[in-house]
Amino acid sequence: MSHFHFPPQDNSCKYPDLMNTVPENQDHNRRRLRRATLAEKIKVLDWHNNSERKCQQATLQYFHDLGEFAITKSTMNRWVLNEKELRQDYKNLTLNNNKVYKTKPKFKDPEVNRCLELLYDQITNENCTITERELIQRWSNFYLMFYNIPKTDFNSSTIPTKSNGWLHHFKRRTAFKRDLVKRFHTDSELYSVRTLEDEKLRLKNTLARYQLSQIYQLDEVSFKINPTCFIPNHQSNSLTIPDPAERVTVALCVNATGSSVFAPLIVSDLEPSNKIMKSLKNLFYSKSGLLTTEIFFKYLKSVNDTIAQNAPQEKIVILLDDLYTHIVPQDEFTNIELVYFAPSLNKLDYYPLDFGVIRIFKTEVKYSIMQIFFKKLTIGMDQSFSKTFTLSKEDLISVIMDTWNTMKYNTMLTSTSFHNSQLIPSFAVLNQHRSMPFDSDVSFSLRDTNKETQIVNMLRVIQERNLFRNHKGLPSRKHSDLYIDHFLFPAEEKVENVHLQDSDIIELVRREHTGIDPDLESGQASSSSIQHNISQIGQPESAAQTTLHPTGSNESRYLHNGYPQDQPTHPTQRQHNTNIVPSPLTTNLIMGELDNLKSQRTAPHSAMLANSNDVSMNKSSANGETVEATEIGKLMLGRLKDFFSLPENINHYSNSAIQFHRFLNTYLQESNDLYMKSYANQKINKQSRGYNSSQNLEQPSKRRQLEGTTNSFDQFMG
DNA sequence: ACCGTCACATACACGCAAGC
DNA sequence: GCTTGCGTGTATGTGACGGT
Repeated sequence: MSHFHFPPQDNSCKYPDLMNTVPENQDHNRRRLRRATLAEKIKVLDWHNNSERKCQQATLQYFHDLGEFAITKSTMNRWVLNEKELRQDYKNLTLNNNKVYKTKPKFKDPEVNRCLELLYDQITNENCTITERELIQRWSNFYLMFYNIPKTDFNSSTIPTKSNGWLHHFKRRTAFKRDLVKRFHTDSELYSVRTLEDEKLRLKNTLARYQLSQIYQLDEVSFKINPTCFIPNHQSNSLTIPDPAERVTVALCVNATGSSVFAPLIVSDLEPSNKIMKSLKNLFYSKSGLLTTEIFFKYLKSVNDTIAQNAPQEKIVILLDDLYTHIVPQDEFTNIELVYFAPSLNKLDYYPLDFGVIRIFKTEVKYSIMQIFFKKLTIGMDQSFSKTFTLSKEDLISVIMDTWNTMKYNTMLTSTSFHNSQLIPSFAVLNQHRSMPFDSDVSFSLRDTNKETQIVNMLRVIQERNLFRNHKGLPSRKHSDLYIDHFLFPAEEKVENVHLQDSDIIELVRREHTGIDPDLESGQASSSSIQHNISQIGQPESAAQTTLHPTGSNESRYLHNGYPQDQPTHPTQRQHNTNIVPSPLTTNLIMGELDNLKSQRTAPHSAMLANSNDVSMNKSSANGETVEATEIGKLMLGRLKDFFSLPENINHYSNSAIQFHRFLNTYLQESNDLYMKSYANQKINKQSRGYNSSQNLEQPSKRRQLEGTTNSFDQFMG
């Protein structure tokens, strides 16, 4: 009966919120406020969770008094009860609808609709146009393709027709992004740049307003979990683009002094499975594995909010290339300005990060990856090749995080990269590092020849054992530079604008729609601590965490650098620990393995060196440590082999045998590292311009000392 | 060819009030 | 102070139509 309290004219007003001129305190003439958008509901929930009392009435009162949207006791209670679901929906908001989204849309053919969205997105990104008739035609095409309807059944009755009205709404739904991209493409200043000189001038003028520490560049790289040089592309899918499900994409964002850095954006199709992963606010999950505009926007927003929280006055500028996903609305950025490189120049070599940061980052990560592969090669005897040379995404992400956590203290690397790009006032850098003997050599970019040599050596070992399944990825190893370049920067790992074929769109949408949202558990923890966690992104970690690990042993590293130590079940650890289980097969393999190890030890590194004719190694020229390691290795192996040559011993002590086996593998790995280090150190002395990052990663005090004199700088640069 | 409006359909979410 | 059943309002997809 009470429903008739409202006079009919209330209902006739479709948008009561537009009539706010009516005073609200007149009860008899009260207008209903508009419904809350999903974003507003989330705002209420956040406020509620962060409030002292967590009293629904109090929260209700607060937002009721604001009078921005309708809210009642029962409504709000339902929001609280459905919090997980609401937050799940909130994650799926796009830039197009996040301002208006209220009710979950129910499309007739959601998948086909999504296909058309992707297509339309791409068309606007590529600055093309499409007529409405064509759009409707494409909808039908997608419909046929998605449901695998053969063209022979091509009668109009099987395909639902789409009307003009439908199209109008479709275009309105996608209007926000379209206008955004259009604005980018009509930026006359950006597109009028013709020469590199113009561009440098333009950027210098723009950047002049900022201090060095406020100038950032962001750029993406990716890593394939199964490098094609080891495993030929199986092409189980029909994608014409690099498969996003097989890679992890990383966006580095650093400033010109290297002083303040943000955790890199990491995207993959690996769903966060534990609390740690969920708490990392720079780690993003996308069902297709692709970096989306939304993810990129969220990342930048969190960077912005971090600055706004810690230093409200600080304004920074971020340099970006013309990757489609970089085009985001900027009106919400209070502390960030985005500046794009001129797309018309087609990526000439002048981006600061390309002068060393990217290369060294890739080198470090690939080095760790190779170590994992090596470990799997020696330990995982019963694994297939494709398994051996495929990383889990957890491992890869861990490696990326660890690498970053080490590299971010290398301010020298970053500042030098920026300096060499010549986009910033050079005197400022020279003032900071007065000892730098730089000339105007533009093409000079930094690299870690030490690590690169080690990688090449490891690749050679693999090549000699004929483990390369696919030689396409790597050129002749005689051209050492090409060799390493192809390994570090294979085409499949480039992050660039791609053109999706219709079949790609279908495939991606299929992937997006498989599985029915399994993520309805344990959203509680992350929700209540969102505010807290966001602040973690930009927090420079304390120097105490710079612990460097001399060995390549990865297990030890996971315990440091960003992962809380009270979390015993990191996926990586779990995997490595269960790697060796006592089984008859493993036990039987031990004898053979011991032989293997011994042959490598007694003829030290012959396998590693067989083809490195440029440097001849012998024991006397190696440093003492290496010789010692080799001798100890020989000694131990001899004893062990004797001991385990008796069958009853191996049966009786099978567990111990496995332990020994494991220990020896670690030992082998570490002495390999030692060896490679001494090998590379010798080599590096011959190089006129190398970059020895291992020295640079010393304690800060030592670095300062190095910077003090010109002589030590030469030594520092190799 | 493009753009906008309208009527209609529908499912979800709102507000009330009673119940816990 | 929080939850729930019920009747209905609201948001929004859809397609027809008409104007420019």
